[in-house]
Amino acid sequence: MKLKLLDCKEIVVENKSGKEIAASISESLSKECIAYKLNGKLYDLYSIVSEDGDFELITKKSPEAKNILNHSCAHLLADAIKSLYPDALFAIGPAIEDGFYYDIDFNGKILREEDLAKIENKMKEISKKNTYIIKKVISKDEALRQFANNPYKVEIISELDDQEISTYTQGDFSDLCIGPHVPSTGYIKFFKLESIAGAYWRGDSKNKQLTRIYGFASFTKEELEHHIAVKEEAKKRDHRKLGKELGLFMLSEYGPGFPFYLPNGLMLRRQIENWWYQIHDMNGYKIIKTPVILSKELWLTSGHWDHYKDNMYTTKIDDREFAIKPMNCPGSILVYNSELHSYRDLPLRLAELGLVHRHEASGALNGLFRVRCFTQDDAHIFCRRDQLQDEIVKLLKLYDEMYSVFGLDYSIVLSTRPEEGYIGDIEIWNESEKILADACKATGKDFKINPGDGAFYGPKLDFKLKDCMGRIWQCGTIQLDMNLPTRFDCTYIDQNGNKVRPIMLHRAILGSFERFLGIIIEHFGGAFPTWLAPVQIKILPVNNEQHLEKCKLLQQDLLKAGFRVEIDSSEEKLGYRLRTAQIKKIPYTLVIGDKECEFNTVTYRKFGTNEQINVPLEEFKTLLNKEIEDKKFLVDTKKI
RNA sequence: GCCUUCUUAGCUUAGCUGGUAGAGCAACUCAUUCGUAAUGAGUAGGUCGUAAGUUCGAAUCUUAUAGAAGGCACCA
Repeated sequence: MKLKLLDCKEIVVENKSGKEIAASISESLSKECIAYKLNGKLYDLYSIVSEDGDFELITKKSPEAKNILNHSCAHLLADAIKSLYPDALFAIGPAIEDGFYYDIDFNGKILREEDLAKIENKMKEISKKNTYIIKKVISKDEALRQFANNPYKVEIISELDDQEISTYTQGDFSDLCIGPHVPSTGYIKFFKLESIAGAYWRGDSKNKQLTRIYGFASFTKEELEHHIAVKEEAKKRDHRKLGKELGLFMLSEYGPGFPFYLPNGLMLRRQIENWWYQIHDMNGYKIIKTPVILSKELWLTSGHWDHYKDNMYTTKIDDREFAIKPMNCPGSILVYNSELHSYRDLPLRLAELGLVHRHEASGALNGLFRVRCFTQDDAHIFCRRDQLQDEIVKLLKLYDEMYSVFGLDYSIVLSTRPEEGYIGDIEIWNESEKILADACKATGKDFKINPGDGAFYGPKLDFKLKDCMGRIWQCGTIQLDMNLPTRFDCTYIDQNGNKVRPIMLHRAILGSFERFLGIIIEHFGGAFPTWLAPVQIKILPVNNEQHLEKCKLLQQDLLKAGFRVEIDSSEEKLGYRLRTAQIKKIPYTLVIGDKECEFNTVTYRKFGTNEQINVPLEEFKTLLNKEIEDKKFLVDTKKI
């Protein structure tokens, strides 16, 4: 066999495994290897190289290595469970982005978190034995026979082609698997079983619910410890915890999914709203507000009554049926249709901070990330066909501008036409999808494609942000709508005096204030930039008797200058009051004593630093104004 | 909605196999007036999410119910 190595050297081998090739290069390299890649496909280290091509050894440091290890660890888990719970039936156990899981049917036996330690110990035992993990290619019939008592595997096997079926065996344990795996169980040394959850077989809620065990494996002890530490750290910046500690919002059992804004949280939200209105004024949007309750007929016309009724709250007024809006679009369309439009008026951008209510499943609720009432930063753009491309490019730039103010990373997903149940012509779909893709390319934005995941009424771009646990939440969206303009007979008058149907775009940038606030609370770990901080300045008199009066004057002065200022005049030592201000993550703490009173200066300490800086009052105001104007970050968000 | 777990003072939490609850922080009082991450002493505060049951006796066991957490499904 002729193999081309990564460094472009060519070698010729005869009947050699990856391990032997690695050993022929160097002994230490062969110890580091766990698999190899040939022409882009991964193979077990001990399998014989069977064709010419590009050859690459996968070491513990290769990007592919983590996945292989975690997948092998899933097998190790199954092996341990097989010996502890012989009746358990294994469904699927893949590696995932951050670890692995295995879905198991325990046949009515309930597994508890405390059982995980026992399983982990068994896994360690098997790991110590360092048994080989051996692949065997078998026929479909053979596989069906071997796994006959496991309906899950049988279902999987019956969907596979004859050539692609193989098993992996370690000791007494065999599992259906395509591989590859690490060569032996001894490679899996550092791992942790993390949690137990329910999960439906094949992800379908009609199917039986299996027990899912999540875990994480790594090649080094350090990496495993780091992984655990990161999770611990993430818990500290959970927005639900910070929301309570910083007095931002609350949830009550009297209104599950209906958040209450506390003074600090509403102050934070107001800052973002003000900024949002400014940006939209500057970008040619017309801002409106539409009613929260609208009649059933409207929702019948829009189609929401048929498609979305189960998620809508309804009410009666004078015996007439009404619904609380789950979306702002119909209201916005009524505004559009309330007057005649010329082609010269387009694009018409109607924006609204719209309060919507949706009945979300109780199990879906999650802090501010998933709620039953929220305010979308919505806009509906009515434009001509020839304006669409330009409009979307404009939008992408606006999204980027707004996210970058917070230093947020985001990813874009393009969802395309569903297989069935869609409306509109295929050509229009194709063209719209191309326009969305081209707009991303034109602005230099990477995007993934999610085929068939578009709404029935049009393709869309979704903007996804991550929370502190690495979970991904959709925030922004740009959706083309080929449905509503028709249903509501929206038109404009073109150059020739004809009525023409406009193109309608739905868009939300932050998505909802609730979810977005949740994201930035975690992103900043509660240490908000000065422009957002609910309280920007805390004034501490050194001595209440001598300095409190001066502090009150100073507070008045700063309040008049537009800053958000509080005084801590409690009878506590300065150190204690300073600590309190730091815990509340207040950007600036001013200490006012004799020196400051005499010379009209302030001594400030910025959050996250322990420097004391003394400046004239006016200079402090200038500095702060500049920081607010620039929307500067208080501290490096990664470090919190 | 489904699976598992959890629910003790404002907050964080102890309470093993059932014998009517312990603490830290916060609050309040008093003393201390002390210039950059916790001054000291004391007071008050809970019947253990809610409802029913088992028991001589339940925070602790059973059932129902509400809410929450981690997932799954859902997010048109």
